[in-house]
Amino acid sequence: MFSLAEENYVKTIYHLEQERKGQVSTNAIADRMDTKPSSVTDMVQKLADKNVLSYEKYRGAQLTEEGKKIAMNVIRKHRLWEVFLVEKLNFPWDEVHDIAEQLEHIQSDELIARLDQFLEYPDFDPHGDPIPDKHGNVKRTEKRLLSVLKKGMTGICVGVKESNSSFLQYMDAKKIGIGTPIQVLEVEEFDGSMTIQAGEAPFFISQKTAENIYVQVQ
Amino acid sequence: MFSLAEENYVKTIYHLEQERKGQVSTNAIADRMDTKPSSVTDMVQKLADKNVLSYEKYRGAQLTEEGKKIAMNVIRKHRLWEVFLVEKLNFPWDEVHDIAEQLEHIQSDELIARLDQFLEYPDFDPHGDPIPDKHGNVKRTEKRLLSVLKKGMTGICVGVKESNSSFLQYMDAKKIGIGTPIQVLEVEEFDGSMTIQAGEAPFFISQKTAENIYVQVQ
DNA sequence: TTTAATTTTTAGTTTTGACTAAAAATTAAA
DNA sequence: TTTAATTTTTAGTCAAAACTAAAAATTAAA
Repeated sequence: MFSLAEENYVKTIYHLEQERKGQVSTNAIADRMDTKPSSVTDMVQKLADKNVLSYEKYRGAQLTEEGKKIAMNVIRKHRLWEVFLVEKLNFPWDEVHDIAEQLEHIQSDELIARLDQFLEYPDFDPHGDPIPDKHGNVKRTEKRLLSVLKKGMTGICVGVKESNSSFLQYMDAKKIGIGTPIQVLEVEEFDGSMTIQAGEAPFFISQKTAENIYVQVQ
Repeated sequence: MFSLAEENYVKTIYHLEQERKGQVSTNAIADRMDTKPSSVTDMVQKLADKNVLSYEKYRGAQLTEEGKKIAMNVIRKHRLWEVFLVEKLNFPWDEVHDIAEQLEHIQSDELIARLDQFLEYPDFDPHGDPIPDKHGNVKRTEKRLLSVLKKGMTGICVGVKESNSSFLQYMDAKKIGIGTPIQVLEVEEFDGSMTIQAGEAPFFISQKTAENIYVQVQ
């Protein structure tokens, strides 16, 4: 139905709309996609003709309901594949993006339905971002940084912020992964470090570490 | 490295070389790919420039060693994905081809290495075709039809010939899948029907059924 | 508010991979 | 072996999606 290039534009525009609310400028799209503004103008005009977005010259673009549906579907596929790569193929969290970027364009509703079932209907991807269901709805329980939790609170790990490999190795060593419950036992006021329980024995983490872990609180 | 279109040409030419031995004609390629002979000429000339195949005007094309490597790699990916779709996502055998046709073009050696491991290094795809290893070598234990086995012989089911859904349902009901050992207990001379053991109790199958099941004999 | 800087669009090319129509080469038939 | 039929290639177009360079519109600065 839509070409690979078209899907990528729609996805990018969706993400940009979420960040800066409202219309998205040609230059912003070009920057994000590593392409030239003139190429963006062409494509945006084409997508407007297809009623995927509304577009006013010099004013930027905005997805229609139809466009949002397409974007959500691509994002759903991307995040489901990321879960597959991490949970089933044991990829490190930071190596899955480029591969998911390719896999998200595979066309088969049946495939995605079965993949979703195989992965046991995950709500979040390995970076803690919510996975839209097939109607485009997301579980809007917002993730927050572990560092903002108060003493005594418990959160479920839903992802990480920056995923460099040494940090992921640390997470592995501490047996913290997606779905791991983390309880804050103690918080040091002066440096924001904390003692947490995740697994058997409690241990100590720096504020820097706590600021890199996303949790979801019930 | 190579475009989707180029990979598809190389794959098709490889398959045609296996069927009719030797040079492959422009028309044969066009027929198989549902495209025009003139388009094939263009592409074949381009691939010859890239040393993927040798080509002589009016004489047809033939893959170089380099070209064969590319073909084997695409075929390896196609068949591994087919195993994934059937074994892990429970797709019926006859519905996986079109999806694998898309998945075979995903570029990531790491992905394929991990997928191979996840699937426990399968030697055959769900149709009984051998899966090349990463160096392009295949297990050349040729598959044969169950119907050619003599009384007392045992084979491992490696695939089916025609895969229509009612037949696959029959296979499922009888608990015969890839890897299932099948022993021939009795063969009726006059109609080629046989009694086989596959699972617990022995049962009876017609010649037509036996001619649709591929087995591999040790 | 007029000028300068920035952003965006238009016009014209390029590349990839397809197409049609016509020409050339090969193979088959008389 | 000459003609007819078939196959293959060439030449010229087309659409998608990118590009460059130049023009037009918008925004910011003097």
